[in-house]
Amino acid sequence: MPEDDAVPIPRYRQVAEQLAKEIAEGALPTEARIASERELAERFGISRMTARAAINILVRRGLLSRRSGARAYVARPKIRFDLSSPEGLYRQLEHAGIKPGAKVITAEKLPCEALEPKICQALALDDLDEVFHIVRLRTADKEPIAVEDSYFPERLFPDLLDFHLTESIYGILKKYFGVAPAKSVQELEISLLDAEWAHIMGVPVDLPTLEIRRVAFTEQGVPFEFAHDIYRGDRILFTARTAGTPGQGEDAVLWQQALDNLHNGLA
Amino acid sequence: MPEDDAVPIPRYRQVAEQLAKEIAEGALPTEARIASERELAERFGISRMTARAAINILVRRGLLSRRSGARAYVARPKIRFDLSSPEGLYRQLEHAGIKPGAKVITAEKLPCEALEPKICQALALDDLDEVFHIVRLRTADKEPIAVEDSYFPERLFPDLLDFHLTESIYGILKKYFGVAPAKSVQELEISLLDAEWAHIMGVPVDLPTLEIRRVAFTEQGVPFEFAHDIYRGDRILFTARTAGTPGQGEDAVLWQQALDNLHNGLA
DNA sequence: GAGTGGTCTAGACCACCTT
DNA sequence: AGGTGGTCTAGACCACTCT
Repeated sequence: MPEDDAVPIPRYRQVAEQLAKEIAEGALPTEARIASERELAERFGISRMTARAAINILVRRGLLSRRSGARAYVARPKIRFDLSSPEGLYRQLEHAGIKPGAKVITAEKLPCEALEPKICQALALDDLDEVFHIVRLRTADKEPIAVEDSYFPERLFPDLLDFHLTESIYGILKKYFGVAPAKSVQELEISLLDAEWAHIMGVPVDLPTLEIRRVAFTEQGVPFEFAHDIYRGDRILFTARTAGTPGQGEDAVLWQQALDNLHNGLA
Repeated sequence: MPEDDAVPIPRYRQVAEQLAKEIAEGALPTEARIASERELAERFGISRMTARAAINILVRRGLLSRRSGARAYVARPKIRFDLSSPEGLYRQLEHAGIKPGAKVITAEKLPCEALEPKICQALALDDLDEVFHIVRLRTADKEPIAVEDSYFPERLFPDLLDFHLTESIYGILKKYFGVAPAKSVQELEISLLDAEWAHIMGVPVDLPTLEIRRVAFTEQGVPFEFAHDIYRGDRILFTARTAGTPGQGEDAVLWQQALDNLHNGLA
């Protein structure tokens, strides 16, 4: 008797695979609008709910993007972001020929008392110290890709809020205060984009994201940033190295070669 | 006129929030079975499809776990895994008092010709070289948490397949071949668990995962591993440091303190 | 065998985007 | 104004788990 382990593949998954195939083959080029849910339902002889389930898979997987009320379209390739580089997102996007943008959602000065105790502990501050709280929506070629919720000690960076916060904050810290990140400790969590942020970003709720909580230190070991970043997992491909000086020295070539070999190195 | 930005919250999301609240308050303790979809539908006066949507959110978020045919139950807290530690998953679980396990899915020796060219390029091998291909399902306290698809040059590790591959492979490389990871280059991608792996792991398809593709190098800069790992995002909380020697030297205390401050440091 | 989750239908109403 | 996605219903059948 032949082993019948063949699990029947559900229709919504078959349809998703078919659409993924059409995208891979170029029948549906980047940024092309796909058929509406009702059209897909008719084309494949399924109900709209089933067609919708197929699209949802591809949206969460990053192959399609959509906004409420408008048809889904084929997503652009994922953006690369090196987590271990001292260069921030802004400079990395610039170097990749992508136009970085930032919208300041919040920019305020707060006493430590008003904050979660852990934040000030992480920054080695007293209750009487003050911190700058900056929340920014980050974009790449106008597309929202991340939100950053950051805290900086006022003592280290007086008048920080007077600078142009739509550009690289790390650039400001380096240029005007002589501070650059030397070490950092971070927590990475796969989570779902919550309703509030989804609304602000104008993207579907529950999109898979990479959430990073970080404390960054200067060369002297002084903590200068507490950050809570949320990156869209459907739009970004992250890279990282452990040990070895980043992007300089003889390792630079090795690093780039190794990355090239990683990409799509496995099915 | 008052600004009416109040977006009506959908029922399935309200129900998810209610269940999340009951979990947070301890009304539903860890590993407790929750009500069935049909019971929830009746209790909240909604259809089963809507109740199901609520549960799906919590499953993808990692608050609930479930297997087909059985009721969902409250998930245990996420496991911590330090990506930048030279210690592998096995040792880290051990140190955390969690019982590590591994099931060997594949263990074979292949010529480079039979592989994706990028893999052998990454390992600096010729077409005639041979590599060990090892696929393992990793578990923590019997629960499947990851799959690892790894390639090791036969030349560096003769007879590697004769060892107990259900324990730490990095431990074997260190102990019997004197090889330890000094540097690595990796690509991190948020993706969805595909149907085949979901079936092997016995978990729902499309669970959000962290997919890591990595090349690891010895102290001398020799690539000795090409890996493609998939970690369940709903069960693991990742940590990482940039720069600084991991877990030893004066940084060790700083590292641990910083981590403590990160956890739940922000809502 | 009863219960449960996984899939699927053929409708419906609403908010929003596009025109 | 018409099209589109977002939500929701009240059923249904199947494969699987549980006991």
